[in-house]
Amino acid sequence: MPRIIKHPELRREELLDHAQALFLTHGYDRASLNDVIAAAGVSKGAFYHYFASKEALLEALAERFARQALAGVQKIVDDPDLDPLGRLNALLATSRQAKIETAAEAWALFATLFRPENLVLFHRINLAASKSFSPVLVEIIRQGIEDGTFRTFDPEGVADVVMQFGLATHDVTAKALAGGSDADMEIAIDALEKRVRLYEIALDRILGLPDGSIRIGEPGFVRAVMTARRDSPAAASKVRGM
Amino acid sequence: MPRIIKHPELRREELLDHAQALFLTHGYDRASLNDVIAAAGVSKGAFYHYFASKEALLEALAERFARQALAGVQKIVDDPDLDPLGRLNALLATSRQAKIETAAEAWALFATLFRPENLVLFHRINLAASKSFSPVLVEIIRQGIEDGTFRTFDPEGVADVVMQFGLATHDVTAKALAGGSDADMEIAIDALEKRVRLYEIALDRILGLPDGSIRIGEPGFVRAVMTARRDSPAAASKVRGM
DNA sequence: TATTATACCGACCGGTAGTCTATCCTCAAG
DNA sequence: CTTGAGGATAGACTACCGGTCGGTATAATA
Repeated sequence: MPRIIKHPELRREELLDHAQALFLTHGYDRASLNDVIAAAGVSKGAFYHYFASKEALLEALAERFARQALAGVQKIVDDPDLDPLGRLNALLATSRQAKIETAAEAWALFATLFRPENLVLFHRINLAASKSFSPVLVEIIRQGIEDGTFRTFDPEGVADVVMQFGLATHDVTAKALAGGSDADMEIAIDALEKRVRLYEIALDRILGLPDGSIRIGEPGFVRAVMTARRDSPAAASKVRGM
Repeated sequence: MPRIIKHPELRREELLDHAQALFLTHGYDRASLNDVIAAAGVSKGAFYHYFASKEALLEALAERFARQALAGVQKIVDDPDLDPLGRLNALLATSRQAKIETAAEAWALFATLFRPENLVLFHRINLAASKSFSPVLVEIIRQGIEDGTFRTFDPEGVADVVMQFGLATHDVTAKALAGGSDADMEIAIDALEKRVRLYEIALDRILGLPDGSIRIGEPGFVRAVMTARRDSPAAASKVRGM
């Protein structure tokens, strides 16, 4: 019985990887700790050496997600060529920045997260993400208010609303992706496109901008994301990079 | 060992009551089935005679909540003296309609629901409620679009946004209520009041109304609700009537 | 009164998250 | 090169969980 000892950090990361895969496919509740350690080829003792509990594992997973998501966003925030509106748009339309395939995978991830048995997982990630995401948004909005681009008060409130819309867009997209037939898909695409336009206008008006200023995605991007996903359904297994 | 047989309906209702109390205080996951049946003074066999599973119990609980909430709303919808804007306002400001104490209890309920361990419970209730709530909202908005009050498209989308804002208001209030010291409370009240004003303006603009049309609550209602709650902290235990 | 359906009981089951003690491995101090 | 301290790992074990099941008492029906 050889006892392989890897670099501890790697072990921890490996545990997270396998947990992520299992939680995303079967849900946090239904994937047992035994499943996780079996998949990772690790004993109970080893697991509890790295994590205090199953909950703690989930927490760590959420943190990792949030860290990765924030890293992708930071580039936009640091870009000196962008004005506040440009920054906000870039932030909302990350699917435009990234290659469509990558975006599709992110959507697919969200689709699995939104499955009801992943509620807990989704909520944790959401919480962790918004904790690091929100200050960035607030800062951008504050800048915009200062230089007169945005005409509103309460930057935190607006940031909240922006986040809500962002999540709601994910939500409705994910549900469409999760749902079944091609015919349904067509209807869902139309509805979603319409919904996104509404969110754009809503944000325009909340921020005191002329209609058409906020662009979550160019017309047709919903269809592009959707079909890209259908053509490569591997997605969920390799979302690691997000 | 006397075997007391009550009216079956009552037994079921009693089970729901005790489950509600336990779920709200300890959370769905942490309150075990044994706890519930012990509290209700009922055997396992009896429980499984009334409910197929613990999940089913939760489902039933969510349904009961939704039914009660909708009943309160129906009066507003059926009021022939109200125009679409009036109806929407009445809907958003149910805390104005009801007595403050009752409202405070409702808030307190939400406060407990938003506790992370009640995620599942909250989600179910939310789902059940919005399933019956959403069509009502859509209908009101459609009426408003038709008679020219609201200038927007995609009633379903707007309804969605309204629901989001409604829930977000609950959310932020609940968090404030849940949080601790009196000093914190003062800050929270100010922040919340500001947030509510923002939501009002946001809805005004989304619906193409002049600023000030939507009234979630008159100035100071946040403080009223908050203090009313602090003065009678029984709340969570007798939310039954909601 | 006999029969059937409903309401109820509680021992039991497989599986769960988490604990504990013992053992192994690494690496720094001597 | 030896040693020993502490980090890392193993896996049997525990308490408890949701759910099942065979059986019993009560109510409804005939």
